[in-house]
Amino acid sequence: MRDEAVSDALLEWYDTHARDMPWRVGPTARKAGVLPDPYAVWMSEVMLQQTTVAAVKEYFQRFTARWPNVTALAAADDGDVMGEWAGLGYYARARNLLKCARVVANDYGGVFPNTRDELLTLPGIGPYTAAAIASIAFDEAATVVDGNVERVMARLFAVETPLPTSKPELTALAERLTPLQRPGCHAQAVMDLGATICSPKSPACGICPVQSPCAARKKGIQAELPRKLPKAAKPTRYGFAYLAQRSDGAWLLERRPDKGLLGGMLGWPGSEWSDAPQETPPFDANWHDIGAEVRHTFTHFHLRLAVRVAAAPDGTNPRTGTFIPPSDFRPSDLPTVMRKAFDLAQSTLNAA
DNA sequence: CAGTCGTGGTA
DNA sequence: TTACCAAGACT
Repeated sequence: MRDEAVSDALLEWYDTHARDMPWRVGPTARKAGVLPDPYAVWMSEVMLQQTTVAAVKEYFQRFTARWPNVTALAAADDGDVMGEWAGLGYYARARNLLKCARVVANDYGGVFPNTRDELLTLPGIGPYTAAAIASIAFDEAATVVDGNVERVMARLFAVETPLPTSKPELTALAERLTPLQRPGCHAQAVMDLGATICSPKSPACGICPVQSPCAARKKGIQAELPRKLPKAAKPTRYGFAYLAQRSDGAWLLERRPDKGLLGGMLGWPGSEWSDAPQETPPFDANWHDIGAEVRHTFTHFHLRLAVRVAAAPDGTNPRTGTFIPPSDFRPSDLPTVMRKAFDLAQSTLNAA
């Protein structure tokens, strides 16, 4: 089957099966000439990096309601943006989101550049996101390559070379299929297909719009593709977290440095996370072991966090962190591992 | 350029 | 319970 026939089949399927998402302009409106707001496309694509549609929806709604355009976001307080992002993960995205908004506001007059190459120069916008914004919001025939596209191409053309070695080949195949007409709809069609029918584990080939030209299906190896090189096992690290509350209700918290794990986020003072961490409380006190530990898994290690609590005497001058009054503290501003520690301490104290 | 960087859902 | 995974970017 010709590439054009495959592209046509994908587009026809998209026109009747496109998933409804808050940031999308549906195929009917798109065919009538409507293009989506670049701000909404950018916001959604950054949030969707390594993140499911289900998880993104509410964050997208809250961000766009609170900051309706890139100029408003550029003027936002850093802590407010980090707090609003809390729980979504990969916090460098939030820092880069704000950086990017300020570049667009200050250097581009609040108007997003409309080419893939220019978008690629902005913070937090890499090859995938630049192509996604250019094709979806600006109708440029840029090729989007994400995990879905890689999987669909690997199967459609039976590429048996494992990732990431096969990435250039899969990219070339995806470029070959990208049409000049409605390239953004095509990109979303392939991603929708990968997210629903051409799924990682048990693809629903029986209802696939491109089942007949699929080379992997002909060979019966679709569920085995794309092959991937094995990944290293995750080590377990240990640490201590110190939760201190003053009699006025203020909690001792610290803003983590911008670089590294949970960068820019609020957290409890704590030890290093290692095989054998040292106890490093933020001030001397009778720290109470709550007798339960937080278990949390990051991308490349497991963490077991022992939680210590103490009442901070009035006038306590901690070695690290700042006391934040209850009126300014929302547990929802915390990244998940820190919120787990808070919840655990609360439930333990309530039970006592 | 291989390692770093979150989280919640799922089999 | 564990392992894998999801619309990647940055260093």
